[in-house]
Parts: sequence; C-alpha cells; structure tokens
Amino acid sequence: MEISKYDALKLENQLCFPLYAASREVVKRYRPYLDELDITYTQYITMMVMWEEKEITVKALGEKLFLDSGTMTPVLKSLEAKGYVTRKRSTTDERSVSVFLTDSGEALKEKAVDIPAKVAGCTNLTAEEGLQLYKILYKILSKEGEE
Amino acid sequence: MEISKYDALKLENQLCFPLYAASREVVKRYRPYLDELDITYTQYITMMVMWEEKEITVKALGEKLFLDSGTMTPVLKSLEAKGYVTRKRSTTDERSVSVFLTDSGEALKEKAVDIPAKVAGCTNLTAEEGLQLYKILYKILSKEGEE
DNA sequence: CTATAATTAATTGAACTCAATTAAATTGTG
DNA sequence: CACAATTTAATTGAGTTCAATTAATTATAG
Repeated sequence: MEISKYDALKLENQLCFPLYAASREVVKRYRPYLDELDITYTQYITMMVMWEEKEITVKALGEKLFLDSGTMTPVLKSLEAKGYVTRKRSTTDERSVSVFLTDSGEALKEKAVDIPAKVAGCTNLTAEEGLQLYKILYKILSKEGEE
Repeated sequence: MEISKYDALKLENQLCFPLYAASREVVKRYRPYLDELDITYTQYITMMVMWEEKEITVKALGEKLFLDSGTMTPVLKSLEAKGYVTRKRSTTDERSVSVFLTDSGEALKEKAVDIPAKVAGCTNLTAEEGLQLYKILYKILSKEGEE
C-alpha cells in the first residue's frame, strides 16, 4: 500500500462525501410516503415545526431547519397554496412574517403520523448506532451554527 | 414529560433531519476553498473520482457518487467546458460515454491538495467520532444501494 | 434471425439550495 | 431628533437533484 500526498483527496478518505450521499439516499426513502401526502421532504420538515409551534416567524423557522429565506419563502408559499399554513406580516414588527398552522395543516398530521415508523428510523442501524449518529450529527450542527 | 402518539413527528426525534442539515452545513464549509478553484462541491467530488480513475464511464461515475445521469450530465458538461475532462462515446458500446481526465484536470489536483486539511476533516469531531460516523454512514449507504 | 427486453445517456420539468442583492422597517448612536 | 447600521423577507440567478421520459444501442428469448 503506497502512501501519497494525494491520499487525502481520495473519495474513500472523505467524511463529507458519505454524509452528503447518505443524506440524499435517506431523504429518498421518504418520497413514496410523502408522495401520498403530495408534499416534498422540505415541506414535510417544515410541517413538523408547524405541528409543534402552531405559529412561528420565518426567521425562527429557518433557524430551526438551517435554511434561509431564499429556500423558506417558496416552500411556505407552496404550503400556503395547499392550504396547510397562512402567512401574515407582523403588526408589531413589520419586517417579520409569521406563519400559522391551519386546521387543514393540523389534519395533515394525522395522515403523516405513520411515516416515521414506515421509514423505520430511516435506516438499517441498530439502536446504539442510531444514537451515536444522532449525537455526532448534532455535534456537527452545534459547531456549524456557532460561527 | 407527556407522551403522545405524535412524538415520532417531532423534529428533535428525527435522525434523517440532522443528517440532511449536517450534510448541507458541511458542504457549505468547502465553498470558500472551492470558490478559489471555481468549482462546486459536486464538481469537486466528481474530480476526486477522475483524479483516481483517469478514465471512467458516466454510469460508473454515477454509481460511485450515488448520482444519476440527470445530475451527472450537466456537471460533466460544466467540467468539460472548464477543460478538466473530455467526454467520448465508447466505440465498443455506443450506449456508454467515457469521461477522461485532461492535463488541465490533472493540474487542478495540485491546487486542491490542501483542501481536505483546510476543511479539517469537515468537522469538530474527535478521531473516534469521525471513525464512528464514517462506519455508520457507509452502513447506511450499503443498505440503500442493495435494493 | 427477429422481436422483445434491458441498458445507457440525455433531456425535461419541478423543486430545492444558496449567495448576493434589494427594499422596507427597526434599532442604535451621536 | 437624524442618520447610519442592522434586521427581516423577498427576489434573482446559477447550480443541483431527482423522477419520468426519450432515443439509441445491445442483449436475450423464442
């Protein structure tokens, strides 16, 4: 086995690449179930926040999802067109826009409730591996956010 | 702490979401360095394969990167426009297209060689965490591929 | 050998992602 | 107060991602 200064450029020595590839593969797993609800993965995680918060600003939503307004605005417009949320500019601070869960959006929760079990935690991992992964990913996210 | 049948729909209970978010955050880390080379992350990992293989079919390249021709074709056209690869339809099997590394593409390797160190393994993880993550991600990828 | 099936890239269209910019509103400071 | 700096969403444009389709070629079955 020869050693080269280029070893660090080999695909098999990357940590970012399998992260990127696994993310896409796992998101793909959701598609058949999300298709039944006629929403995308990004819309799904947005609805997850809405199911918990009922009302939230675009900024706070974006911070939770690590997405900026360039992504959130079209996603929220799409969810609004489907009737699951409404958007209203705040009266106290007219720079900010609040998003509200509608009754229809609340009802969608019932249709989504089985999705996590169906996707089976996304993976073929053991409980321990799942927990390890969870902790490591949030460690990465905490670091990334802090700069 | 109350328990609800909707707990599985909470963002904090997802494994897929932090995977998706961490992937995007880490890819973002590469941008300042890749900007200097005027390539994107997808083009970068494509070049990683090219630096190793020198010549490879579009199909094999897509399998290594978990990307289909719908993604690979425009990426390869872009890399060809920059002069780093050429594409030629195979004479033995005219369905397949081979991609070749150019001298200019080989030279780009020299400019990229410091990127992995600069991104510092992508993260703030310990060596052990990095190894754990690596193994778990490839376990996910092996599972996804086999169906 | 011929018809059918499978393979390979490319194309198309919808949606996402992000950097950069813009516009409006608010906050901070002199 | 006035005005500069900051904050918040929205917009724009380039690039990615993927499902579905198409066209050309090759493999296979009868």
